[in-house]
Amino acid sequence: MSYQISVFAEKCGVNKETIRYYEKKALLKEPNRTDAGYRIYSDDDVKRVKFIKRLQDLGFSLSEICKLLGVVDNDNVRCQGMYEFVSKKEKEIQKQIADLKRTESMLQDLKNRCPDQKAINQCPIIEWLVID
Amino acid sequence: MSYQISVFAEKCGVNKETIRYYEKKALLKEPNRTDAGYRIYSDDDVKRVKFIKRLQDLGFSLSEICKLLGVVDNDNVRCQGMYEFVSKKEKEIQKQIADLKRTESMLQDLKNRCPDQKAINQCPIIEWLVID
DNA sequence: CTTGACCGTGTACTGAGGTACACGGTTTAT
DNA sequence: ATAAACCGTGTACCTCAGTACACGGTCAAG
Repeated sequence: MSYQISVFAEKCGVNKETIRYYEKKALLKEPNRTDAGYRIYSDDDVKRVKFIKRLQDLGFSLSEICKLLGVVDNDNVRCQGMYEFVSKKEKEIQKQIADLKRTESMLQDLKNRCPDQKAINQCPIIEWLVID
Repeated sequence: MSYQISVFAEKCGVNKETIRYYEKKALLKEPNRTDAGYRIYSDDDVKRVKFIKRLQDLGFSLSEICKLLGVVDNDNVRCQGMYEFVSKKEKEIQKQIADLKRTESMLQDLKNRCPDQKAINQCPIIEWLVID
């Protein structure tokens, strides 16, 4: 029910330095301490770190997550805020996909220009890339 | 036909510090100098920088571009090398697209869970993210 | 009572792709 | 002749998300 930093970090699936880093970045609140100054964590703290990790996997940066946690912690905002947060990120992801697709088709186009084994100094890919 | 670094950088559309950076990273060869030690560049050098920038836009890192330029400069390799380089990057881009699509559908899924304006402490998105 | 495994703080380092100074020499226009 | 506008080198700094040390205190086992 109550853990020191090493066990806690392991339960969260992260390095213990990462825990301290999150604390410094205000993603985790200052934990209670033992008399010797050792940090103590609870199962709720585990949930919080896992929450952070999930959002990271979904493409949110730590500073975005920090803002979001501010909303969640204040508890005085409607679900709407969360919904908008997710929608905004969804749009960003869609833009990234569109950009990558454009890149992909340019690369395909380059490949099509180079069907055989010409000498490198006549390589049509290079010629195309060099044109202003 | 022959430029000092400021004009050259402007013609290339980059910062002049970037030019010096590329030189240090061996993407640009050491340029000729004036008696006072000022770097002098030609239109061919402009082409080279634009070549680099194109490849960057296509998702190549500077170290990949550096390798590629080694091939191009040596001039003793067949076009095949270039073709493989492009193919490899194409696969990487395709993987990135697939990853982003997965993320996108997770975000969509989250949005679907939160159709109305519940209080934040009951927000189904947050509840879902917190579950282990 | 000492050894090893913890914990604390603070600082430096990673990599990618640059940007920004500081300090000093050169060139050009007035 | 002097000030503005260049150029040179070298070093430090930036973001992001951590990781790695170094140095020292604490705690439990043998």
